[in-house]
Amino acid sequence: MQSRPRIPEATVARLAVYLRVLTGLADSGRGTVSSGELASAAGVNPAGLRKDLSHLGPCGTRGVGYEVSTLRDRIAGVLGMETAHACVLVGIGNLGSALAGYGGFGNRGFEFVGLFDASPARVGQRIGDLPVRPMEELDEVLAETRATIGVIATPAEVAQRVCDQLTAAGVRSILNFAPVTLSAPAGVGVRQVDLSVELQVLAFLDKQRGPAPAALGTALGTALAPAGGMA
Amino acid sequence: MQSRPRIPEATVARLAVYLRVLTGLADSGRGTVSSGELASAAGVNPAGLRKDLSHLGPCGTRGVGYEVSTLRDRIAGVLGMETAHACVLVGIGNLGSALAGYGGFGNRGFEFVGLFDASPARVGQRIGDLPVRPMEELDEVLAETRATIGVIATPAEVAQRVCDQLTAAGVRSILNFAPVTLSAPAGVGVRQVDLSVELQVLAFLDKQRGPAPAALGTALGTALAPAGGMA
DNA sequence: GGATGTGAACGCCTTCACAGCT
DNA sequence: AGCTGTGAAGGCGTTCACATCC
Repeated sequence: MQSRPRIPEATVARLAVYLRVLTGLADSGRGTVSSGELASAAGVNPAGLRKDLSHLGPCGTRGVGYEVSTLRDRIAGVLGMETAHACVLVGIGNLGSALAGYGGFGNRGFEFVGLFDASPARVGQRIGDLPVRPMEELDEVLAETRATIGVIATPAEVAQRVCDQLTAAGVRSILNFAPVTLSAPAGVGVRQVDLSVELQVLAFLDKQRGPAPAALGTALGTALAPAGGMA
Repeated sequence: MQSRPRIPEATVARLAVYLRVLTGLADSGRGTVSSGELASAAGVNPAGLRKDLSHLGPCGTRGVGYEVSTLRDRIAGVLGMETAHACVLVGIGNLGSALAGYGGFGNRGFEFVGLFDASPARVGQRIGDLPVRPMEELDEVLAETRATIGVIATPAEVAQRVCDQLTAAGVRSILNFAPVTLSAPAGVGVRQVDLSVELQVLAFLDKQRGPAPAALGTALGTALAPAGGMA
């Protein structure tokens, strides 16, 4: 059972969350956890958590719970974290800089091995210990480092072109922050994070939840930026 | 039944994507689109798209397609975009700065009315036309502006405290970028964007897809999911 | 006694196929 | 003829309840 009967994608996403919680628990010196406690910390249903973990084969002790460090290692192994993943990041604007400087990746086995930008003004800057390189060097770096993951943080207009370039050079997984739907060859995984979509879903759910407590919207009145215009 | 029998959350997220595509189409002067074309641009199944739109009541013309600007307005209305949403942003580090400067929000009816950070070094800086304010002014600004959405881009350690403060001041929707699971009172919507989780899901799917080829040549002979692909 | 692991029921969402309008 | 709108079928994931084991 624990070979590869395929783990549901929704479960994989939650496993990553459990891993984060377990890491924190382990750092606190905690020895064991129950499904109830772990589920509460991860914000999910206890039965669902056990179901998720069942995809990894038995990994708890009945009547006791889960051993924190063992479970952590087990999940880390399933998620493929024992080997580091080399990533390249294209588009070093505000968001790209944030991603490049975000410490949360390194802790989880992801390492940026190349930062790229089309703007000469940004090329040559250093972020952390990496220089920003021109787009012309992308193929070369990909060939050298065998990076398998590409992160796109460019303006929407060039995202598809960057995607094409990445996939042509052998990148098999892409995380896209540009607000466009990318088309990639079969066999290439694409994941989209669209910040505006998140906000719109949030706003809709709020609207649906209740007819709003009091009259608002009047407070805004004047200031509504016409169209920001960051490319 | 176009009243409000509740629209599935998955549909809402896709509506936001359709809206983005339609806006682009309208700017190109396009008059009408078929479900097939729109679905292709949004990366979804045509039948699914029509099903999504059916939640809004009839909004196309049989034999012809959808009128671009009409459909855009219809979706915008359902998503609650006719009234602007005031947001506050807490945590003006790299990511927070990126969010504050991101033009994609203003275009979609979201406006930041306050930026906050606990670090004195950041307070007083300006991003766009807003100053970074100290945390002490959060309650005051929330009371004045009646902002309903809070965005958290702080370190994980303080995210829950910020969440408590936001909800106590009446914020009903929270978008959280900190890698922690927030607990909020019932009636408050929380959406989580965890960049590390996204990367881990991506890496897992890649690992599951194939044992990784040696170089960039794709293994033609080996198992590729048959997946009858007529669309 | 207590908590895990899991089969089964339930509900949601996607997909298909076709009826219906233009 | 073309494309939308939708009932029905199918697949997937979540939830529940309980058998199982420490």
